[in-house]
Amino acid sequence: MFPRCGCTAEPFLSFPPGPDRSGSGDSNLLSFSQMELSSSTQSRLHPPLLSCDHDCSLTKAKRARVESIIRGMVCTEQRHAGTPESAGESEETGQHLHLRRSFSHDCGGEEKPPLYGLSGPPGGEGARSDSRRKQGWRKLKLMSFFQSRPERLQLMADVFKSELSRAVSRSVDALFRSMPLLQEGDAAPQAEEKWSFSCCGAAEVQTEALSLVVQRPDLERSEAPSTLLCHDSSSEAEEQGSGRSSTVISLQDEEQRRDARWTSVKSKVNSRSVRSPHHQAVVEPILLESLKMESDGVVRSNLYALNEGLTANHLKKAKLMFFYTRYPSSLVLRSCFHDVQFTRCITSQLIKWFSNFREFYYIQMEKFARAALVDGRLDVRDLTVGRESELFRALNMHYNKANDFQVPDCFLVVAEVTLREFYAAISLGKDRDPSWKKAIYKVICKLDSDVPAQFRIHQSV
DNA sequence: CGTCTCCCTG
DNA sequence: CAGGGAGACG
Repeated sequence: MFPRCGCTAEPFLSFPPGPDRSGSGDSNLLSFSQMELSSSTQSRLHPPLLSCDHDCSLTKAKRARVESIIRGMVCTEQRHAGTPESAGESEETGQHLHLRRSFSHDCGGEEKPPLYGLSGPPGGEGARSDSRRKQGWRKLKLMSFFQSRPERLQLMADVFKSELSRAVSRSVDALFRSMPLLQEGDAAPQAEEKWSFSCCGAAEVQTEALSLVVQRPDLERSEAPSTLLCHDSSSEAEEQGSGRSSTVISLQDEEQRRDARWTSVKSKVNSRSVRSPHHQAVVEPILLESLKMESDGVVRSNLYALNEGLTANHLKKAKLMFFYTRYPSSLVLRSCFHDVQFTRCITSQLIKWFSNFREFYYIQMEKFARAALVDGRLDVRDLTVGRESELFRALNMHYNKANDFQVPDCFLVVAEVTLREFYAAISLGKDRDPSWKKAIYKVICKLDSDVPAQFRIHQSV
């Protein structure tokens, strides 16, 4: 059972920590630069790289060749996708990114063992290096195939993509099978997360559960600590300086790259047209890292995954968060949704969600305030918002449709304050001023509570 | 100029 | 809920 809100004892006027929200403009969001991790933090959180496999030096040159070919191909792809007349441009680039990601893991990653590549999970150590060599040559053939027949690229991209997702789901299955404690689990958090699993399809549950389960504990505090190995001498890496290798690109760099891609599509907020329908319908976990770590003689496999897009469950969670915070800061959003890759696109979408939530909220408030005025209620003290009130039912229906969440009392208090503010303003005729609601918004934005820890909990193994 | 919010629309 | 315009802000 999800615990009740603990904020009734504490007056709702307690302001959440963070930026000053009482300013006139009320730009509640922190700039991204404020959230950058320090490089020292990053290096602390980066897991140690593995030492070379025995065949590493032998295959290194080979892999370098493969990679240069791949990069050549990717450039070719980008030129194709970049032409204005190319139909379905955004979808293509998305798939190219996918391809590039899997390739860079499979072939480009130097010391890292390959991600479960196109031919499924690896067997033993020896078998793995052997199959890796074979994969390398298979890809060489594929590359030349692409270069001779670029028109088949799309087809092959589809094939690769489906292979990749099959491999992903196989490894996820294996992960679940290999961790019996996930089923037994910790009873309390599972129950707390009940609402987040109650209304979704099996596939979604699996990927969401994965993100809840497999993230390493130290990821919790860092939010974006994973590294992608990549041959890239971009200026971004150099800018970071402070002893960072130019071949190690942090997740933030990758984030910036995607952001650049996204902004180039010229969209203020997340646009459905930017992402393919496939992206919308299916949760695509991004495999950031797959490596074997040896500790106490036990070799264990670690697999990190983040969701690339927001899901129906994220929406549901956001709605429940609205009971606590109407104006969540970017930091709060990050702390509550760190199973998703935070790009500007994602951030904008979350912000837009809360904007929509507020819109509905204020519309209801105005509606009920006017209704109360028409009813002839003259004293604001007659205006209350209880759990049985019509107003509460309307709000609850919107933000907590399944009614499986205990709405905190602090929300009732805020709702009551809002209703009275609207009532007072309207009865004083302030609504003749086109911006009369702004004063109310300013009051309400100070009534945000802290989001309970349950929303930030990130189950990990 | 980019970002954010509000507002309107579908 | 998302898209997009208008306006405010730093």
